[in-house]
Amino acid sequence: MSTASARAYELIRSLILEGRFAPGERLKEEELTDLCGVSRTPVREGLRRLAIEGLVVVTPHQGAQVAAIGEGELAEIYALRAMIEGHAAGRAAMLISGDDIAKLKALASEMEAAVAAANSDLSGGAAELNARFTPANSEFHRIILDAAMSPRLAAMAALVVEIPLILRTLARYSDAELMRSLQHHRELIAAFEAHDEDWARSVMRSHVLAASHAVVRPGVGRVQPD
Amino acid sequence: MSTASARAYELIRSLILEGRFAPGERLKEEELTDLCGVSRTPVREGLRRLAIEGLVVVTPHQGAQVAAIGEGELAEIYALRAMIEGHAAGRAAMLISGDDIAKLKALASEMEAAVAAANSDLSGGAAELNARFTPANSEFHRIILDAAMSPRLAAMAALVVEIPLILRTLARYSDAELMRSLQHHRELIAAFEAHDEDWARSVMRSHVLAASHAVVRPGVGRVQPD
DNA sequence: AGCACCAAGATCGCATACAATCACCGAGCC
DNA sequence: GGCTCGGTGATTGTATGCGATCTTGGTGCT
Repeated sequence: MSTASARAYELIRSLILEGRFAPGERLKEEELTDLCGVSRTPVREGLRRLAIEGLVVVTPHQGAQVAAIGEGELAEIYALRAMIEGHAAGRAAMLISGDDIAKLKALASEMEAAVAAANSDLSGGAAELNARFTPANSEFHRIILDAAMSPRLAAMAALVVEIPLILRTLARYSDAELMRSLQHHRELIAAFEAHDEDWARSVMRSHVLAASHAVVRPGVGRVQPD
Repeated sequence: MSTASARAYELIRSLILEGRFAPGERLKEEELTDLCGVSRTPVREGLRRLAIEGLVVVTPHQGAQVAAIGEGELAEIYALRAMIEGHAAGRAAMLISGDDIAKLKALASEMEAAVAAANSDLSGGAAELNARFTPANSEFHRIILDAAMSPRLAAMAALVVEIPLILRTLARYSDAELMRSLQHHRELIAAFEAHDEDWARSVMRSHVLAASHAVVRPGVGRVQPD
C-alpha cells in the first residue's frame, strides 16, 4: 500500500482535473479529509504539492483554492510548454529506444482510429474522442518526456502540461486541427527514427503552438461572455 | 511574523546552499527540529518543498538526503538553465521598466568593482569575490526573472538555478571568463534598453552556456580524484 | 442609508502522541 | 564459514488537540 499522502495527492489532483471543483473554489481541509478517508496531515501535504505544481494556490491562514487562469496566462503557459516539450523532444531524439518508438507508433494508430471512429459515428463523437484520444495523447507525450531522461525537465513539464487540461481543451479542436495534430505525431516519430534532434524539437514546437491556437482563441472559452 | 513552515524551509535551504550538509548526507527530521526551533510538522513541509525543487531527495520511510549530482547531470542542468533564463530574458526585454534597468546597471557596476578589487588586492581575492560578486549576480538574475512576469517561469528557474550553487562554482572562473561574464551583463542591459527580445535571449543563453563550461570542466571538481 | 467596528464561528498552523515501517545486528541453521 | 531469519532500536508517517488567525454577520454610529 502506498502512503496516505500520495493517495490524497492523487485523489485531489484527479478531482480537479475532472472538473469536480470549479476554478477559484475554496478547498477546505476537513472536506477533503472526508473525501480521502485520511487525516488532515496528508491532505495538507498533498495540497502543498499541488500548490507548487500550480493546480491550486494557497494563501496563509486562508487555505487552498483551485487555480483560476486567464487568457493571457494560458497563452504564456503554452509558450512555456512549447519550449519545454520541444527541448524534451530534442533530447529524446538522441536517447529514445526502438521499443519506445514502437509504442509511439501504436499510440499514433490508436489516436487515428479514435478520430476515424468519431467521424464515422456522428452521434457522441466528441465524447468518444475524449475517451480514446486523450489518454493515448497523454501517454504519447509522457513517453517522449521519459525518453529525455531528465527528471528536472519532467518536473518542469508538470508545471505546464496539466494546467490546460483543467479546461478540457480537446472539444475545441476543428477537424483540420485534429488531422494536423495526427500528422505531427507521425512526423515526430519519423524524426525520432532519424535521431534528428533539431527536427524533433521543431516538430514538437509546432505541435504545441498549433494546439495553443486551437485553445486560446478570440471569443471562445470565455467564462463570462459579454 | 512569517509562518514557521516558511522559516524552516528557508533555514534548511540556506544551510544546504552554504554547504553545511554534505551532498548525500541524510537529514533527520528531529535534528532539523532542533536547528529550526520548530516542530516536525513545519520541518516536514519545508523538506517536501525542497524535494520538489530538487535540493533534497526523499524516499518513503527513509527520509531526506541532500541531492548529490554528477557531472553529466550538471551539464544537463546548465542546458535547461540556458533555455529557461534565455526565455526569461526575452520576455523581460519586452516588459522591463526603466527602474529595473537602472538597478541592473548598478549591480553590473558593483560586480565590476568587486572583480577590480579582487584583482588589485591579491590576498584573499577569491573570498572577496564570493562575498561581493555572488549576491550582486544573484540579484541581477532575479530582477530579470521577475521582469518576465511569469510565476511559472520563475518556478521552473527555481528548479535549476540553485543546484549549481551547491558546488560554489565561482572560484573556478578564470580571469578571462570573469571578464566575459561582466561583458555579458553589460550587453544584456543594452539589449533590454533596445527592448530587443531576440538579442536579450541570445546573450543570456551565451552567458549561461559560458558559465556551464567554466564549471563542468574535465578533471575539475571531482569529489574523488583518481 | 452607509460605513466602521466587534463578536462568534469556522478554519488553518503548529505541536505532540501514537502507529507503521525500515535498518541494523546478532543468533541459529545449512 | 556464509546465509537466512527474527528482534530491537530508530525514524518516518499519521492522527488529533490546541492556540492563532481570518471570515462573516450583526450592531451601533455618523
